[in-house]
Amino acid sequence: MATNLQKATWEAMKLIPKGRVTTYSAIARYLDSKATRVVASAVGKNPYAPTVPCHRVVLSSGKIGNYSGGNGVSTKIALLAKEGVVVSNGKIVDFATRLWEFEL
DNA sequence: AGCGTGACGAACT
DNA sequence: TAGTTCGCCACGC
Repeated sequence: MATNLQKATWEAMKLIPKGRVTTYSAIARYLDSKATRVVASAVGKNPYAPTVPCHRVVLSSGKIGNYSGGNGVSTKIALLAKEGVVVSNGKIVDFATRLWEFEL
């Protein structure tokens, strides 16, 4: 069963345009919540795997973070690379430019 | 009902 | 600058 916060998390992620990334804290802020962990947990569960581009969610520090699927982080990096987001040493290149902020 | 844990973040030391 | 601690919401024991 999904809670409102989780559903909202998935809805928010679907708003992320291709070639852009966002952070867990950005989503939490968009949901008007401080529970970044719930967001991370929701993304990790991700029942809407192909519908929700969970690989576009990274850490606020610009790092990739984690990933549950394929070969883990490697797969996440590959998916991002296919969308034009370059990742070097587990970190987003030009993170500030690639970062997407939700419109309130 | 309480405790520990989780694809995290920000503050503190 | 790096490592540690607390906070947050949800879930399982």
